Amino acid sequence: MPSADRRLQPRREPRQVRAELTRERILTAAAHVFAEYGYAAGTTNRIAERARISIGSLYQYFPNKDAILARLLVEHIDRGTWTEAADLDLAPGTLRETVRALVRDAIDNHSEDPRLLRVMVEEAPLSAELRDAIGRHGRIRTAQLRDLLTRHPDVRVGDVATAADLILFTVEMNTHKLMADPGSAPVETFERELVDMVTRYLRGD
Amino acid sequence: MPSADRRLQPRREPRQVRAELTRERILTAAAHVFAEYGYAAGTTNRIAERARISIGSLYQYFPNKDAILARLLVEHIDRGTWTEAADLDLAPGTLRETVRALVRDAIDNHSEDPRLLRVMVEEAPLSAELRDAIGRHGRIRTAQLRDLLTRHPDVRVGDVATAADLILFTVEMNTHKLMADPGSAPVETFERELVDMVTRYLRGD
DNA sequence: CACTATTGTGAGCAATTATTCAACTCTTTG
DNA sequence: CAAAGAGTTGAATAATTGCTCACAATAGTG
Repeated sequence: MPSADRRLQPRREPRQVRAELTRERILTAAAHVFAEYGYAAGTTNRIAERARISIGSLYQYFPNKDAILARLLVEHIDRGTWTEAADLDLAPGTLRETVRALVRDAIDNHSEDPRLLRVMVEEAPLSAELRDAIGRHGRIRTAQLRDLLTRHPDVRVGDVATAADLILFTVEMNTHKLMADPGSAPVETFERELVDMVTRYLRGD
Repeated sequence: MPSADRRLQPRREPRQVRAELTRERILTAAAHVFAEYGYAAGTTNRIAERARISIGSLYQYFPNKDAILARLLVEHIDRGTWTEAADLDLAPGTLRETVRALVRDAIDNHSEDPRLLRVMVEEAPLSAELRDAIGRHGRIRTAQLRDLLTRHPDVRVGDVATAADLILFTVEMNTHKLMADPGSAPVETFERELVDMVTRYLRGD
């Protein structure tokens, strides 16, 4: 039952353009502030200040702090970013290219603002509702990949389900790290090695 | 220059046994509280309460909240946990076993209290000093592995340095996830697939 | 223009939290 | 055993923060 969490619903729906504008200013500011300070230190007053609106206005459109980050997360998911790893090739001899597409996709999706994504993934106070949405999304992705691994003729792994989980998580996390850590390998090298690792794993002995 | 951070030094050094005992009670309680509530919600009062000492005593031995988590982290590192991946085999045909040892080590080191480790890794406010210590430790580990990869006859990868980084991070992160997430694969399956992935990667085509 | 609905304001309340300190009890020592 | 030192206490303080509300400003409407 999708009984929308009251704690995350806005208290006022925008009717005029300037209201919608204010709402967007808040979200933009929040994205910057959360990315810069993290969730706990990203205070509502700081967000309002950065959005150049008063704290009161902020609470017109978001009932509480959690709802702001929740909204950012939902928009991120809805935007399709974080998924989009479909349209994958099944022809023999194309495994490496398929894997490369997967890795590229991850890199692209994270280049936007990795710090914000980190906050969303690791610090967000997830309501049951939100947790479900994310979980559902993840399950769709792994299901897609599991399907691909099952069908692809070049794939030879012990446990397909575990492999799908392992690969998605590994690609995601390593991409995170690549974005956050400047002192590591250049993107091309990183991509090549990661693709190698996954491809060789899938091909089996 | 190791100009020890004043903000992390205790204000009183224990001289009697009961004092040392109190200090330990604080750390034990803090470990539990941080693991259960996270860093922000793991308040000093809660720690004192759990340790069954007064809040004043807590501040006798730790100048501030940060210092408590910092101390826990240092002890964790000093304990050798988090490293210990040495003593690895160089004989041909032993690559899989070597990798398995690496993975087992990671699993063992994280089975203690994964939630606390998560807090330490992801929420700890790292002083410059602490950040250095961790960085140094990481560099030692990657150097060890890089050395191994270079010497081992069965290893065939493009960029050994990147490979070492990639492997350590991947093993670490996947182990984290395994501990945190109950709804995933059983340990044996997970271990087998992870070992497969790394081994096949290193063996090359 | 006048009236209403919508939007914006920001001082301040209430709750939480890290931290202090003066007074106390317990241990050691001469 | 008495004085000094070590250790403990917890109410009080100061700072921060999420959030409210009474009011002001702006936009839509006849």
